[in-house]
Amino acid sequence: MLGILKLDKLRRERLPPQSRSVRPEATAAGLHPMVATKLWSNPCWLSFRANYIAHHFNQPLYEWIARKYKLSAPEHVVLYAVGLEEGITADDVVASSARPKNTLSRAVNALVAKHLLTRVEDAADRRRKHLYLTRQGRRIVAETVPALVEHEQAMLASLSHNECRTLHDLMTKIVLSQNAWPTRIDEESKT
Amino acid sequence: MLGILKLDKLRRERLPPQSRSVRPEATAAGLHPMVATKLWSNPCWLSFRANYIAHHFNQPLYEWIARKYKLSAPEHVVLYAVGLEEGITADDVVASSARPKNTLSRAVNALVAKHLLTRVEDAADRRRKHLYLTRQGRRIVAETVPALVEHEQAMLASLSHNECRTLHDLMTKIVLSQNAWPTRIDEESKT
DNA sequence: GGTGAATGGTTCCAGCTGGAACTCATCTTG
DNA sequence: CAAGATGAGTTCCAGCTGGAACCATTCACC
Repeated sequence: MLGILKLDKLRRERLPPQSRSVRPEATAAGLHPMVATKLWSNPCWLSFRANYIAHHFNQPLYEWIARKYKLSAPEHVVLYAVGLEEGITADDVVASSARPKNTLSRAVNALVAKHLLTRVEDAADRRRKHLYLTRQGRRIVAETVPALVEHEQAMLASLSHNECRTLHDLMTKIVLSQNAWPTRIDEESKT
Repeated sequence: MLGILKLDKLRRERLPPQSRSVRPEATAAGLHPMVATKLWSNPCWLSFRANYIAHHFNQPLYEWIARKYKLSAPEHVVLYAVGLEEGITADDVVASSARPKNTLSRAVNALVAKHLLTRVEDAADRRRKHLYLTRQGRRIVAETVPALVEHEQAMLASLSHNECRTLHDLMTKIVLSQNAWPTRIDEESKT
């Protein structure tokens, strides 16, 4: 329970958790009680929501990609990224995704072996290898992206167009403020 | 590139990707170009943002938890959940988190072995085991939660209080609409 | 223009992960 | 109240993951 947390302090911060009582929306939506708790009695409201939304997007997607295209999650990450911008390097994928570079290195190699990607050494810097889709790779991207968009739109169905724009802009603002975040949690809670 | 996507169709949907040109905010923030691409030339704007924010919250957190408390990520998930609501069962954690039940089962066992959690069999239904923090478990929760809150607040620092409330409410709305989402991607893109 | 730091990418390997199958308990239904 | 269905939790194991060390190349700078 929240007794252990200093609620008085939390209350002064951006958006403190509210009362424990379960909201009408919750029971109406047939929500699991623990999800309700994590929504409304959770001092980390943002991270729960971000993780929850991300997970419920990723989970069906990766299951589908694995079943239909025999691609692992990191393989799909790379393919999607190259689909967005051909000629990027593995490092670009690392910087913009949630996977460590060795995992993505393996994924690139697997995609090259499957003839979905080609790798072209940079003339000026022979360490870098630019990635391009093959015809087959392009076909898979063209086939999968609409399904992903559709899935995402389904998750957004309860929001109006204006609400979407607002949400989009606020989340963008957070991502853009990234270099102001601490990249490591140390003993900052020693106040 | 986006040539493969039907942009005309996307344009009619909630919040289409905009022009490829890199925005002033981007270069100002020292943003990695690929992150800019995924922000502004990506038909899946929500999932990218949710994943990105979730990852940049989780990554430092789990590194810290592992380093300082020798707890794995799933172990922390369970501990945090029981900290929010004592007496829940493993199933409650499964429903509200992004991990499969065998992983969480192992985590519960590990926490019991470390004397951070106790397990009490439900009298009415002997399949269910209620979870409670031990004194040590409670100490770790009390110690870690403020650091997590602080980390999350740092990620929110660029937003005003009102913007936080708006973001909070919009993300809540998405989570609440969950039972309307498809839980599986099939051949829905066969239109 | 040589030497040390930094960078892109790969390899190693111990350990974790997660789908599937299993156990035991409870509910449902005739 | 027996039999099948469902549900909570566990176990099995093949395969993936990711931290760390590594290699090759390029950059910094004196």
